Amino acid sequence: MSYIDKAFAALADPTRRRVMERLASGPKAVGEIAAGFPVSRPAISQHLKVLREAGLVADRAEGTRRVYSIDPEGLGPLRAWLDRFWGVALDAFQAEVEGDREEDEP
Amino acid sequence: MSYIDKAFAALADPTRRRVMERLASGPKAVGEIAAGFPVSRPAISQHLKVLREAGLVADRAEGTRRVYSIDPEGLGPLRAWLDRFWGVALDAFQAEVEGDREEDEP
DNA sequence: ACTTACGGTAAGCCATGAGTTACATAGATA
DNA sequence: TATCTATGTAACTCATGGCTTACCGTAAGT
Repeated sequence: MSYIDKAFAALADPTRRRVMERLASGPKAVGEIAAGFPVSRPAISQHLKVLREAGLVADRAEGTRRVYSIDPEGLGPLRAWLDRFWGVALDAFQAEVEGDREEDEP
Repeated sequence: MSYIDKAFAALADPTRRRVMERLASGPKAVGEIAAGFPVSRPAISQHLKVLREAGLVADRAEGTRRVYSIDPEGLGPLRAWLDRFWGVALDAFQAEVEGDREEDEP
């Protein structure tokens, strides 16, 4: 399973995306993250594990607490994958808007 | 279920991402897309339905064939969501690097 | 009109995954 | 040491989703 696979699978879950958004305002411990979520703390722990293995967050020990933060490196491949389409899709869109000419592509 | 939800859920499946990549080279009919995939044609039909409802592809009738193409508009929200983190995450990363500089000993 | 090509839909099977509770482990504190 | 706090893990349940086969509708060709 590639990094792209893991990253997309990780972000497919709405709760995990909310965790990411919560971490966007700065590193936080598990308890802080779990507070305000409608699910249990163990559930958040499991979500954080998925995000970590996808390279989207990093964690460090701080006493008995575990502080998680967004890992900028993990977002790169995602953006790259999307950007691969960006150009192509816009080109196709542009070509379509300008009117269908002969498809002279070799 | 928001567009972001649908878009991420749609792209979470590897087969659907491969469909997107295949469409990146230009619009194609269902049969053309299904050819070369290890799954059945109905499966591809179902995947295309998910992608369409997520706004990631558009379809038009062409005789008895149904031609699908990438919908550039659908990719926007995804990129926007990722970009929301881009700045914040890089800032956090920067701050962390500068803050840890004195206590970090390789 | 009959037939063929193309593709969407229904029903069922099975694997995966998100959630729960209960328990285990490590560091801080009295 | 005893214990409290903070978090990870195990075992289980239940819903979801991807795949298959079978079938149906529609457009084109004869």
